[in-house]
Amino acid sequence: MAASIIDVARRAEVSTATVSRALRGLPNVSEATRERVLRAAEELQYAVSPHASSLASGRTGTVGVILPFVNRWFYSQVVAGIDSVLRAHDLDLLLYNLGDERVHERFFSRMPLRRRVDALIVLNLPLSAAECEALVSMEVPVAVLGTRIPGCWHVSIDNAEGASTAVRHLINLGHRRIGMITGALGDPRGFTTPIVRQHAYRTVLSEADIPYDPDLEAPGNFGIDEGASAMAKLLSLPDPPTAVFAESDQMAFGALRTLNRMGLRAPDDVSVVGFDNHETAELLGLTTVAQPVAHQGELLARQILDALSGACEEPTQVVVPTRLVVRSTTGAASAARPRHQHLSPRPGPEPDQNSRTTAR
Amino acid sequence: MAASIIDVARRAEVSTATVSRALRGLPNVSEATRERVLRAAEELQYAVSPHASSLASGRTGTVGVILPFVNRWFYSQVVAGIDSVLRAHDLDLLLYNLGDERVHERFFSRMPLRRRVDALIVLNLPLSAAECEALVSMEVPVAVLGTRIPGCWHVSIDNAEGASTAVRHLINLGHRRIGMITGALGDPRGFTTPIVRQHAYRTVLSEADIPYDPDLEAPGNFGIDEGASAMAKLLSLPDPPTAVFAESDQMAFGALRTLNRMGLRAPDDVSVVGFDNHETAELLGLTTVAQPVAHQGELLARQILDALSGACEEPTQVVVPTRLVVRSTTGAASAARPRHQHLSPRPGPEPDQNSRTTAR
DNA sequence: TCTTTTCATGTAAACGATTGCATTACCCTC
DNA sequence: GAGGGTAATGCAATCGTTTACATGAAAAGA
Repeated sequence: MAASIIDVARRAEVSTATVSRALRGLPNVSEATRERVLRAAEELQYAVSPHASSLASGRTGTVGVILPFVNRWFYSQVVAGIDSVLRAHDLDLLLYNLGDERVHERFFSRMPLRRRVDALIVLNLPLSAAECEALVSMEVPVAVLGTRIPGCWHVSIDNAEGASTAVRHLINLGHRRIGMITGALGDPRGFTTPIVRQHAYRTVLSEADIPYDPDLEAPGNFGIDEGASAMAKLLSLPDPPTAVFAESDQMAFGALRTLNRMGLRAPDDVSVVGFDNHETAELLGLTTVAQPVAHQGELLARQILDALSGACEEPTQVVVPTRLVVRSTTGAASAARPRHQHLSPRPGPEPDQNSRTTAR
Repeated sequence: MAASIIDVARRAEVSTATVSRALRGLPNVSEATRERVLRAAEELQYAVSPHASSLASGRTGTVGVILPFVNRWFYSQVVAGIDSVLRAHDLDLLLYNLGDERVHERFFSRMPLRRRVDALIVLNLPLSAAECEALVSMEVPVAVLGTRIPGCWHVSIDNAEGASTAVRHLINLGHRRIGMITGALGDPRGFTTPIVRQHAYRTVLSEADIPYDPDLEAPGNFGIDEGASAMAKLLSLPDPPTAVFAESDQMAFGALRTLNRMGLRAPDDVSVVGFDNHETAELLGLTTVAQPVAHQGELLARQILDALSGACEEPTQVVVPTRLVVRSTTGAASAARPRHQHLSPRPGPEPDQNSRTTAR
């Protein structure tokens, strides 16, 4: 069996209390004793039992991360950012994927993280008011990405700004018929990002005196395939858009796929702008609104550290900037030709470098 | 303060032992008592303290996952697969990213997961013999992906078979000058996947009487950018390859990017085949060797469940099949024209349809 | 009717740390 | 030299469960 603190105490000829103090580097231990303890621990290959330690101290050394997906690019980047900071401070990372509806419900009915984590990080989860309250009632610091929960720490980008920039970019290129592929679900339950972006889209259009047309908003649910369908829907309109703003790169990828499959091209036939600056956006030449993804994870973790160390009393809110990255899927509206001309292959040199690898 | 088992016991007018049994659904509790306990627990919003529970029982209800990256597509997919199975059995997932060299060393010198997890899952980590032994000495079941550790459970694909298929595909298309972008590091420390694939590549070539040329092997370290550089290196050879096998899709993406930047095309100038079937492989039309990624995660988790439940005594080894997915980045060698002709744009329709999926 | 089982429950000893408080020894200072 | 402060250490309670064992009552068997 593994050695316990008692074994170490015996071997170093001190009490367990002293061992505990020596090992954790607390003051009021003489140098000689500390060394004796360290040596004994080393010789016995002693490792503290985290459970006993947590039980006695009330601290768990663990931070819970709850999120809707672990396998999507965005989330894995954020988790990587969180991990790098937490690990540097010897905090463990307990991952909780609430993507499945049943898992989500169970989570909030049983609160399995209660007393199990020192802090909580919530990534982009649609939560009801009751659920938010449940989180807060855990009495640990909570840092939230993308949503707003009263009393919690916050990191986010300026979604309105980012979306506006994207749409303005299209308008500046001369587009007037601009579609949006939204990520909204039926029941957003407080996950306001899609709402904010959609609102910005509408606002910018109206500021440019472009009439609002609900048909130009197609829901895509943040997935590639859904983005593809949304684009198909937009293209089937009697008067299809000449430019499309997809509020995630993944959906934009789907949109590009649809274009390719229909023998159309970006930006010749339709301009496409995404959101995120996904790692393959560059590959595809996608114009997009870049946000620093892993960095946001780091910031969340830092907030947690501040809260845990007491360095900072009141929860703070950090807003990180976005920036437009113009690549080759957006172009001047004048370049767009009437759609029917494009259904046959076109000869002639092509305008553009990147982005053409795309298989059709 | 949160209610403890004592509070519940008092309220239900039974002993804490009975509460414990009732709550965990153990036998030898009368129906009436169980209900009384359940009600009391409910009324007090009682939740067991996982630490106290682990300390007393020795079980932690947690599975550790150690891996070299959390933010790469492959790993996040595998983690998602693991998570889905573990979660269904109420096991928690403790994530340990050992990508950083210092973190890796610390991990093996302090063994922070000792007594902290009931089982361990190891993803594609390069480990020294001593490190493998350290894992085994934790005395918990260990399931390994992509490496071999004596005494552990294993899930893997048939790398030799997969790589051979890819290279044979190119040979069948008439290619004789075939490069490989390898993922090998200087010190693989037991992470044999790249070695096996490289060996298969060489073997297939020699079986086809194609002379071996070390210049045609360029290291890419599994990243997009490194894949791009590797391709650049291959193209700069006096006698560049007409086809390239990249042992990951990410590196293949990089390779395609280099081609584009140089004004070249797949498959007209160079055929490219990848490995993984990354989600954007379809988007880019990349021919690739598909492996079921999330599924391997599920299998690992299942093995752990088997080991934990005692359902299966001896560690098993599961090999999952790969399959070649032919898309539009590979084509007949005859189609490849001498390189210098391609630096000017070419007209004409393109040859290919959509992702024909071919079972090998 | 008198054992013998079986079932439901209680008692109390782990599990392995942390930590408030008490104790000791030593050094200052007036 | 007595009182007082300080640094190092030990004692023992505590954290919240689980579980081996003991107990008693009811059911079953002889």
